[in-house]
Amino acid sequence: MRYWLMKSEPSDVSIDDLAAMPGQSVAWYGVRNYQARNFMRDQMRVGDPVFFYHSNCEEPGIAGLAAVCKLAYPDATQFDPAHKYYDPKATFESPRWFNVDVKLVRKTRLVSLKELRGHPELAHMRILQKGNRLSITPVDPAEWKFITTLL
DNA sequence: GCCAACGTTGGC
DNA sequence: GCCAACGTTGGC
Repeated sequence: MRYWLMKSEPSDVSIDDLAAMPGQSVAWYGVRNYQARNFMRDQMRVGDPVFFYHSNCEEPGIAGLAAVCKLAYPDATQFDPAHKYYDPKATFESPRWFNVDVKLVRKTRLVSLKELRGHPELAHMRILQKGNRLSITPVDPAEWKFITTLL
């Protein structure tokens, strides 16, 4: 089992939006970065725990706990010419983009980016490194454990 | 295969 | 809105 952190812009899907969805689950479509895709396609398994992270917003940070609830499958939006995530180079025979589904475990208090930066135990977290832009990152088990004690 | 130009991410 | 950092594209 691996631990993950997945970024979502609350203006797109917030933790409250997730809580309001049927089955409290969502397809993590729209990832158009190969490294993030590979994490979903090759490494994520049903049940893997996820930090649901709010990015590009007033107060970025971890907003809840979630879990992978469906193995990766082709991202439907890549085939839809009307969709902003359409990819003309993708075909049904050879899809380029994949996504898992993620379900809510529980909303937590917001552990802000600022707060995360304040803990030396988390100094090596990927999202805290300068220039990091990856929207899906693995979380070290020790870091996962430490953060859950903050919730 | 190099690399300049361009587009995107995301904190601030 | 700014802009640093980084990924992708495409001409050569």
